[in-house]
Amino acid sequence: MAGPNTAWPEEQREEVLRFIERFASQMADAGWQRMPARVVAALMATDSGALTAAELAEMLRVSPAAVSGAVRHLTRLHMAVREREPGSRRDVFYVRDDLWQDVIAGRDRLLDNFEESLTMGVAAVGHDTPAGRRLAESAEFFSFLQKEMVEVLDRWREHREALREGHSGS
Amino acid sequence: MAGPNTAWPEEQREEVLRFIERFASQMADAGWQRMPARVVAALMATDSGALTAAELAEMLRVSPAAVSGAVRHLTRLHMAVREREPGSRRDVFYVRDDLWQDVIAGRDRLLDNFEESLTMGVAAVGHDTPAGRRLAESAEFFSFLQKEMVEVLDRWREHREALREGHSGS
DNA sequence: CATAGAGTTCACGCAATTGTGAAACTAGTG
DNA sequence: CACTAGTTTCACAATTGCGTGAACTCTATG
Repeated sequence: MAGPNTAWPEEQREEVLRFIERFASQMADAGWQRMPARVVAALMATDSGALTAAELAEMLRVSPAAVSGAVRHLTRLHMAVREREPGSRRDVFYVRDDLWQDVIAGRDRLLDNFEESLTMGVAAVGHDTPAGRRLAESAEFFSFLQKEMVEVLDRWREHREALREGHSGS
Repeated sequence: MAGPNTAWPEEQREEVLRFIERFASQMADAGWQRMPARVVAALMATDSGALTAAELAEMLRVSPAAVSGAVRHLTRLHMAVREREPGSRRDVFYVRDDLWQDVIAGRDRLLDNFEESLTMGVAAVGHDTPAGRRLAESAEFFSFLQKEMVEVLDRWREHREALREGHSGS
């Protein structure tokens, strides 16, 4: 019944809550909905990386209904995973370890849509007009960006592996 | 008095408007406010790259007040430029040619804030805890991403130059 | 210095979002 | 098979955001 962070001293608990709110606000600035952002932040800041709906509700001081909505949203976007341990009645929610990597990759798919629309725009204004050239260059930019991001993420995975080995070796 | 696109046949005009709305909607999905997005799309799809407030209002079928608000927002973010030709009473608004490059670079600054908050989070939960390691890795990810993006944008500028020379040469 | 064109500001109202409480649903447990 | 813990769903209330109309400001022109 006690939340997973109950053992923490009061002061530290508050500090963690401050981090959660602050980080969630920044996610909101970046276009996220408030509650899903808070849930993700809470999960990230929990040792096990997993919490039940009730624990989330208590931690974030919101109703179970709000948690339910946020979690549904997150699982739809594959940003959180629901799991129920057999012989238990409560669901547990995880964040995937490479969450942010996936988010960035997902943003990339958005860029793809941009490129598609821009190409439609080029056809609409005419490809041999100043506007057409401007739109075409923008489309090219997003295309370029997308290809580059794939490689950046590949390099990240390498970099991360190196980091992890470094840590276990020290 | 006639808008800059009045000469276009009705059908093409409609097609351009469809592009504007579609592209603006995608920008909205990416976290933009609706009206600023529509203004940017309209400017991009105009040959001169510039329109007056009145022209924007007519093109987007909104009140001058709405245009004023959107444009103020855009100029605050340095995403549009206001200019008044001497001896004229009307302001003209431009989009910068490397608009999207700047937008992406700006997003990068957001990542910087993320990294900062995450580092605070590490301190809050303790750097030698599972949560601390998770937060630290996320911070490292954003840091990595930011450095990589600088290089990606450099490469884009090179790539763009090559493209432009190719076009003028053909 | 009066007039009129161009844009801005502000108070209002409509619409969309978001969180809540209460009831309903689901699945373990005795 | 009733009971109960845990979660979801739904209607509603509160908040926020966004565009409009009307009044206001600023500046070029006669």
